[in-house]
Amino acid sequence: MLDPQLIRNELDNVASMLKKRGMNLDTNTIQELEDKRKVIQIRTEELQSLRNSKSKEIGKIKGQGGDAGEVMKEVADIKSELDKSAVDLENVQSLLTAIMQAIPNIPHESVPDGNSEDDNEEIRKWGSPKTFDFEPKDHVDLGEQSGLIDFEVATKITSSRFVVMKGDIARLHRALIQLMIDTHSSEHGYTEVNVPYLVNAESCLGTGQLPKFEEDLFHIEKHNFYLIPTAEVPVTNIARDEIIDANDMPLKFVCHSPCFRSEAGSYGKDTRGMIRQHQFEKVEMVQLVKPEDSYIALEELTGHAEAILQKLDLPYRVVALCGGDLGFSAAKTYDLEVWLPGQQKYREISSCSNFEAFQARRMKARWRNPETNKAELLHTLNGSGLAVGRTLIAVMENFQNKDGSITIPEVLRIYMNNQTVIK
RNA sequence: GGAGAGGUGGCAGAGCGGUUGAAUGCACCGGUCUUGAAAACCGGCAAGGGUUUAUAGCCCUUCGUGGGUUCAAAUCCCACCCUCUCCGCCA
Repeated sequence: MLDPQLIRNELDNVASMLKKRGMNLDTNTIQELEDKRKVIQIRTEELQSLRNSKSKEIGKIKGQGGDAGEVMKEVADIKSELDKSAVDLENVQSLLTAIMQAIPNIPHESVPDGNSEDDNEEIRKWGSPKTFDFEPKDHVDLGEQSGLIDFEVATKITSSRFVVMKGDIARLHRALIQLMIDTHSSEHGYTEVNVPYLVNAESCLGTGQLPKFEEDLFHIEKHNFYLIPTAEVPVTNIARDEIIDANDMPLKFVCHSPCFRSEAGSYGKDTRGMIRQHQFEKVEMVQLVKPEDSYIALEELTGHAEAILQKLDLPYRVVALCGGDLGFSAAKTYDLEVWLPGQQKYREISSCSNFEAFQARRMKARWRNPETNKAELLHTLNGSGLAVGRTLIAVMENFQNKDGSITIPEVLRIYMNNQTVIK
């Protein structure tokens, strides 16, 4: 959520900054509601104040053994007007909140202009697409050949967009998780956490999945819990309603978790293979930092994700998302795109974002600023480090051999009993 | 799932219908003392919102959450959530 004060005081300015996203803010409606709110709120609070002082008077009179009948009558009149005014206020305010919660974050000034992913700006490239002296297969064909990836049985067990991995592929998948967590915790200073995969509605509200994106989530109605679409939700919410000591900042967490996404609106997109699943695993990095540090932190965090790709010797590029492609809560996002020989394309494998105070405001995640000695909103960031399923695909496709076997990257071998190849 | 106890400011912990937004302690900030520090002493210190040029004043709201009773609720009633103890079940 944006700062309501900012929206109130600089409505036109906010609207023009949101244009970068291709969003047209309905400033007239907001201004109208806002004007209404002001009048009603002032009146309501006046009445409350009056009621309070009169009630105190009654207390005083009664304490002295007097007759408070007349004052009590006055209060009764105040009350009936107050009740009506309070209802009006609540109506206007709930309308305003609904609008405010649906307003996305303001893009950082460095975010490139543009409407779609075609307008994203390539920042840098690492490595170059591998050349093969044979026609490279995609991971589906490779998995089918070895029999170690089974989509059909997963469809039987649950439905489409699920997968069963077996044997060395399942193990390779697990090895990737180990590599990522170990690297981030021992080399990049993150604290490993293990968190709930079911969260309540407040947590989803905190990170911005609710109220706007309910249809993307799996919901357990009986308990009103949501399956996490990313570890970002439970991990970032560690700081919800907390005031973090300045000495403990920045807080850096790394977390492996399954992610559940209903992929509503993505039907027909990436239906082949493991690119887009209802359930996948991800290693997520989350940082809670002082506001002044958040853009340096974004660069670092992106570098931490890149380090994994470099260790795996996977060619990739970094793109800065343009305004139109930016996620709802993010002020700035770098996507890491890995080269997939099977598709002859760079595909997203990580997304690293600075949310500034957007999530923190919703979560009341604050820190004690020693300079002001006040609790102030902190900044939140997160990034995939990396999406495990997609990394598995990338390894399979980039390290495939002519016979369909897969060479295991050096760094993973210690997690695989020094095995060198998967047949 | 059953029985009991409880949820109050950054933390601990009083208050159990009316000058209580909340005693007290700790933490924190400022000061005195000190070569400096500690100790001691003095003072300050909740959050959110509205109004406003204002981080000044004034006002409103908040004692788990939501409802109710009352002129008045942290205090009484109801529902829900959570925590703790005991019992049951269980990886």
